[in-house]
Amino acid sequence: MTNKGQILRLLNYKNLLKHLQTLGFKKVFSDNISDTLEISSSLVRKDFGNFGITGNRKGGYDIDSILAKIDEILGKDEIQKVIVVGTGRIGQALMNYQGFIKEGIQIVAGFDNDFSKVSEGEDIPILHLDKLPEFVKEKNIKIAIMCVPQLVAKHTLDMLANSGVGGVLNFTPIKFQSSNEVTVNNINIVHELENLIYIVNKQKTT
Amino acid sequence: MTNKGQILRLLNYKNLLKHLQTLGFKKVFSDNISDTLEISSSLVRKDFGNFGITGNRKGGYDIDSILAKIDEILGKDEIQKVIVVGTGRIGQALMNYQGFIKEGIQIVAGFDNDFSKVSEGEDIPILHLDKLPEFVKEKNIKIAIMCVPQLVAKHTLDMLANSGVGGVLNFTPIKFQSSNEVTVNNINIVHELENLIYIVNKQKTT
DNA sequence: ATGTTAATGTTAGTTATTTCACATATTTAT
DNA sequence: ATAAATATGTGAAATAACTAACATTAACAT
Ligand SMILES: NC(=O)c1ccc[n+]([C@@H]2O[C@H](COP(=O)([O-])OP(=O)(O)OC[C@H]3O[C@@H](n4cnc5c(N)ncnc54)[C@H](O)[C@@H]3O)[C@@H](O)[C@H]2O)c1
Ligand SMILES: NC(=O)c1ccc[n+]([C@@H]2O[C@H](COP(=O)([O-])OP(=O)(O)OC[C@H]3O[C@@H](n4cnc5c(N)ncnc54)[C@H](O)[C@@H]3O)[C@@H](O)[C@H]2O)c1
Repeated sequence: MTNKGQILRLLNYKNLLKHLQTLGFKKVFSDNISDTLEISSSLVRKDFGNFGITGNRKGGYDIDSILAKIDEILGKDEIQKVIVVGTGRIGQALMNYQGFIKEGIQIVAGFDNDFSKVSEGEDIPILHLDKLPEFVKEKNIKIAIMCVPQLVAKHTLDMLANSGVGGVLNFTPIKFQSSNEVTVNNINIVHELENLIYIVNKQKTT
Repeated sequence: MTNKGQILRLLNYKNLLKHLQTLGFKKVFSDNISDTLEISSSLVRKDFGNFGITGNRKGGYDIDSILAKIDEILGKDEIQKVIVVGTGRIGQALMNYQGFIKEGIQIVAGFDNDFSKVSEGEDIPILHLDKLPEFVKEKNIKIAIMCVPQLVAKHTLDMLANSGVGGVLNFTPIKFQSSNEVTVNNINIVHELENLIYIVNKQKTT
């Protein structure tokens, strides 16, 4: 019933609705949403139906209650604690990104094997890798963002899984499969670019 | 015939095959590939068929020729010049990333509206935003990576499109639709994380 | 030479995802 | 009250994506 891209779609609904909310709108129709997101209005209604979001046969949907419901579905009642493993260029960019906290995601620490990167006193401390397993267990961390060099990616993933992390957002170019212990979502920026380049070049020749 | 995720799958094949190549393998069977990527072997064969990659009824596929063919499909004969717009945390991480060039992607310049970020002398210069349109036209830039604050994202995208850029990889949280002039691929890291969190939390309760 | 085996290439079938279409409910107008 | 209008909610239909199955072909063994 609930399918692969549906949560990502729900997040898009959320963004749009929050925007409409700031513009002062109180209610919304399925085809307002579908128009801007370029999907069909029936898909919007079906998604809403699947998640128990309900509207009024004429008056459309109440924005406040959709948003409340989406947050409920996503489990936004508690702040999600996340760690960053590998505090190089991209790891640090993510650690310092201000966009997470307003979505209820808190980066609580970074980890690196390079002692020169360690700085325990900071707002968001960078700790040595050795302290990771204990930290994860003690603070009950479930989610990690992995930004280590690809050579150590497999080893790092195993370590995270063994420490009790249940989900890893993987920025290394190696595509990992999810296992029973750990769900891996891969972001391959190079591939995204190559894909884009392909589309653009293709259009040129058509 | 050619469907949405197919190019991304082709890139995954490429990565795997290059790996096998370094291990000394000369040929490969469709189910070697399908096993590690957790898809069916018939999908591999179908993809190959669609792209004119052909094997031998017994001996499988020749790795070198698949790789050559994939590069041909992707148009890897010439280096792709790419610019980065918005050279903040994530923009600079991308600008300095060493992983692009070996895939034939060259970051040729960054652009920012903050004069204190401008540094024209560097290996990869950071130029002021004002110079972007001219630069894009002169150097025939087709692809841009957009890492500006979300407030200026729409304006920046319009400017890129007007300057002649045909494809934008968008890191801002605003989801843009592609138009006739410009193809936009959106990477929303927050959404990827939220999606992962949802999956992990869901599993816990099941 | 002939049979056996092992892989591709391709068609048919299955599953997943999205859209269509319309009955149903609710508001608004008369 | 009744009718008209309008948007939801939902089963059926369509489309897209993937997999199973197998006929075909090439290599190898006997
Ligand atoms: N920078 C980018 O724009 C970019 C883009 C796409 C993918 N990536 C991928 O992200 C990863 C990180 O890239 P980067 O550019 O930030 O590299 P980087 O070299 O700047 O950072 C890597 C960090 O990992 C640390 N590290 C090394 N071994 C470690 C270990 N065993 N455990 C923990 N930390 C360890 C290093 O000390 C360093 O701080 C790479 O796999 C890269 O391919 C980066
Ligand atoms: N940092 C991350 O980890 C991260 C993660 C996900 C998404 N993003 C998104 O990426 C974008 C950039 O994030 P960041 O953390 O690098 O922010 P940042 O503030 O570090 O960098 C933004 C840069 O854009 C420049 N800029 C401002 N206006 C500009 C304009 N009109 N034209 C060109 N440049 C301009 C600024 O001078 C600055 O250098 C944001 O939209 C953010 O939401 C960032």
